Amino acid sequence: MSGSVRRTTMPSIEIVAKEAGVSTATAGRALGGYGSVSRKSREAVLAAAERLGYRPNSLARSMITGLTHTLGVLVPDIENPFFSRALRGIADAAHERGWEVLLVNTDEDLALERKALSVLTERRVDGLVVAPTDVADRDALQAVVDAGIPVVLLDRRVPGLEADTVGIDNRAAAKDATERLLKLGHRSVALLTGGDEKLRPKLSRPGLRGVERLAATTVGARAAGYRDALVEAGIEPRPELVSAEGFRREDAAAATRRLLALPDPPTAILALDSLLALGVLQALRGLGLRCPVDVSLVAFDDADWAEAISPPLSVVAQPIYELGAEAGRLLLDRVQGSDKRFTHRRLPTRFIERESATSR
DNA sequence: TAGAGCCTACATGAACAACG
DNA sequence: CGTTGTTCATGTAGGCTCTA
Repeated sequence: MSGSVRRTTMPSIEIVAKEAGVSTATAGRALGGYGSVSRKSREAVLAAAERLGYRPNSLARSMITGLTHTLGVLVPDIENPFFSRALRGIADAAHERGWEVLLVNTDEDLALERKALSVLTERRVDGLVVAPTDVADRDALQAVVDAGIPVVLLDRRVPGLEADTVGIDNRAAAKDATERLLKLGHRSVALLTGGDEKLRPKLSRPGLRGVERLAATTVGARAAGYRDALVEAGIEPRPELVSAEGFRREDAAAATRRLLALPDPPTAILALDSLLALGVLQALRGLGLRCPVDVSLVAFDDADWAEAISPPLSVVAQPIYELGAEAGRLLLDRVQGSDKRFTHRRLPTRFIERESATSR
């Protein structure tokens, strides 16, 4: 005896075949719907499977097909409404085509992201949707791609990586939002970015090269669009009006207080996500200032509450669900053998004018 | 007796051969 | 030609055998 023990009492194809009086191959064909099987055999197999409560063993199936029918999804923070909505799109696209989704949070932590990549690779996911933590860190993602696992980048781009990407035209969207504030008569517009302290000096550097380099990241691209609008309007960008003090709401509140304490404070603020916008509103209330009478505010992302607050928030709305769904579909195309050229899919944004920005 | 290396179970799908 | 059966490969863990 081998000493090996059956791990479950679940009937295998072999048992079903025996019960139906056919070979395992015929049972496999009947259950799997491939090859040719006589009606009589198929009915006998299906009846036997029904009687025995047969369920296919996906572990064994993966062993031979090399597919786990699982997609890995790596996002910085599932509590961020952007990513939870996008995940919904990814999962729906996956389910539609018979795939499951395995989710890992990276907490914007490069070490966690690398760990997650190796875990998901060991789990033999068929493909990965990734919102990478650091777009400059290509190695770990490239290793996954080199191992033959297709990757689709969501929201962020990693220069040089062989992967499809899905996102919006961040630069154009930020430029449009800034232009709207300028058109309302604002000359002193602040940009609340959340991240990357390196932004400020780059924005103030003359010439385009600094900005072009910036545009690789989401935040950088939006900052570049903000700058484009100012420059086209003949306004000199003021580095002290660009905040890069962190992504949390308290960070945004602190940044707002700093901005409004400047000798020549901004009359309008562009916040790069909805959480930052909350921080702005919190700070304004603390300072006894009103929006939009004292300070106009426009934010990226049409959060659930954006329309419900007073004043309702004017926003740059991203098609977040559709971004996720498109990422999922692109990835499954790759998993199922598409070798088309890598695409950078840009979905359109929509400016929703409400009441948080007025003329001055 | 330790360690290396070979063998087998596991469930399924596919290549191939054979049958009527 | 449609249908069926045989055999093998798949990746890994754990057990067995052989060797030093």
